Amino acid sequence: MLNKKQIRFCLDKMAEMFPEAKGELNHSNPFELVIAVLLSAQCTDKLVNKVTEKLFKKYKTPEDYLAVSLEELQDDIKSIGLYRNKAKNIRKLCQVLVDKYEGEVPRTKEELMTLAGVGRKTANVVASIAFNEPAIAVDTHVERVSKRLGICRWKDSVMEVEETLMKKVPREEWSITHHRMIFFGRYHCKARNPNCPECPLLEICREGQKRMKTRG
DNA sequence: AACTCGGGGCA
DNA sequence: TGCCCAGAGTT
Repeated sequence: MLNKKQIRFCLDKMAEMFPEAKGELNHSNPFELVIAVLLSAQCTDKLVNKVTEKLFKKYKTPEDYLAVSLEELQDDIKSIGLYRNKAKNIRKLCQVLVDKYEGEVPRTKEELMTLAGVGRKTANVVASIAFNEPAIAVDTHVERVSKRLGICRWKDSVMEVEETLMKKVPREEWSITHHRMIFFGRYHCKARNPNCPECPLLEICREGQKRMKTRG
């Protein structure tokens, strides 16, 4: 397993490779972040950005989403996959925000996970990035990168990956860790065809060295 | 743990 | 054309 210093090295290199990965702070408020991350499930970030750009001009508050019909909301996000379920979840979620939280987004991941369409990953993103709560979001990219590099074990569950990262990454870096590893995983350490030969982390990457060796 | 939802992007 | 994608919910 990599130690704290090696993990710090990895995160610094990722930041150099993708300087645009400064956290999802382009969303001006927690509410928009919840909607954006909910919509992003099984979609690429570019497509989501294209939709939210228009969406957030029309809808500012939970009440705004509840003021239109389900069909109208579905139509507004129609270019995104799974749009029917996502539109329904947004309405349910907004109704709960209005009824239980006075129109505000709750801070803790436990409360966030009770919202429709918000699972463990989305809850952790919102909690850590919007509220700086103690959490690190682990999605498929973060999980794969963590396992390849040797930050955690191959057989670890998502929760175990989370725990390991929180144990070995300095607290002040938790909110940014997710986004750094996302970019690195999405554009460099890809699921299918990772670019090991040009990887600045090759010297300490368990999986990378294995792949370079078997390639010949 | 396996399955389903789903339109757009990309090879 | 076919395959994959910043997951969540159900069984």
